Amino acid sequence: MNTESLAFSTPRESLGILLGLVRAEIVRAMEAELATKGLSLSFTQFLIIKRLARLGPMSATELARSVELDGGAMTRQLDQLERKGYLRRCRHEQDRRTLRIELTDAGDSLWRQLTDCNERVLSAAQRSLDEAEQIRLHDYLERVLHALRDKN
Amino acid sequence: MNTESLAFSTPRESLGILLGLVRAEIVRAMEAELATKGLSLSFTQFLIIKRLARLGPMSATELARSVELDGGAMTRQLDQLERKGYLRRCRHEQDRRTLRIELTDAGDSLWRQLTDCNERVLSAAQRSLDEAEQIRLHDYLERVLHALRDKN
DNA sequence: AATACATATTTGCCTTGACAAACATACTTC
DNA sequence: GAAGTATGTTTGTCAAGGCAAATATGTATT
Repeated sequence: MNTESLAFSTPRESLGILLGLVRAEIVRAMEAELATKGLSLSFTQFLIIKRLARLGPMSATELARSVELDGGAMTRQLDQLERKGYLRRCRHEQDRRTLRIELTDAGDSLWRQLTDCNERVLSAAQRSLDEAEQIRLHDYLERVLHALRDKN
Repeated sequence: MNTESLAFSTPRESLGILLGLVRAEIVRAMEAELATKGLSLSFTQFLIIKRLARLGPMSATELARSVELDGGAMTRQLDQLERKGYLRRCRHEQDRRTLRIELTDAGDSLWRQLTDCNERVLSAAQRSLDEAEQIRLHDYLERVLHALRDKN
């Protein structure tokens, strides 16, 4: 087996691009779904709401890390979402540096609207994979992520 | 099987986030690699050089599409890369609207330096997957991409 | 307790990329 | 071939995000 055919059988070279393309397509699809419901939320804002709905109140830093967003950018997103009335900044009891970001009632009911969009996009994305493949895809991505983070 | 355990066994809900995390990690790793070689190239610029090196001269629009970049953004990236001497804008013979972007000699030798970085990052990323799994990951991602694009 | 250091959030500054308008060049139709 | 339409590139404008400095608060050391 020569180098060419090896390169062909393991097209490792485009993983970075491919991930970008898939992600961009998901973002596009999600924002389109949101738009059809008359909601003007960015994908980032959708992720923030989702995180809070799924995992409950947490600090701005935890939130930022979990959606891979810079701390400064998070402050500004929180400004917007608070202004729209979807969440609240509370002070942490013990550590007064830290915020406790929590959804308001409006935020909760927003999330109930968003679950639909979420479901539809993810179904569309994964409809070409059977259940076992979906799980494997997720597993592979997790493993790649850990491999990159724990660079021994 | 209740809803909870189903949700747990098919964690479809975080595919968007997960893709973002993996991609961000690859970008970080690549820019770190570039930095260790004293090269100040963004990931986007790396992709542009790579595309040209792999596929040969093409128009700005083709290039933009292949790295999922807006046309306007591409113009400015080309400005920078041309200023650094890595590529040339030539006019297309038949269609004088169209550019033919080609690497200069400096661009070619830059790419020879970059292949190392590319290899190291992709190896790091995929070292936790065996050969068959790497191929499957690629295949799954392609299928997800097509499922999203051809929304019948 | 005073000093030094670490962490959480905010703000300012800058770069990048999306979108739209402008412009140049092709193509099509009458 | 003139008018209208489509395509490729450039430019202006704006919002989003990264980075660094500023500020506030907590923790550790002496």
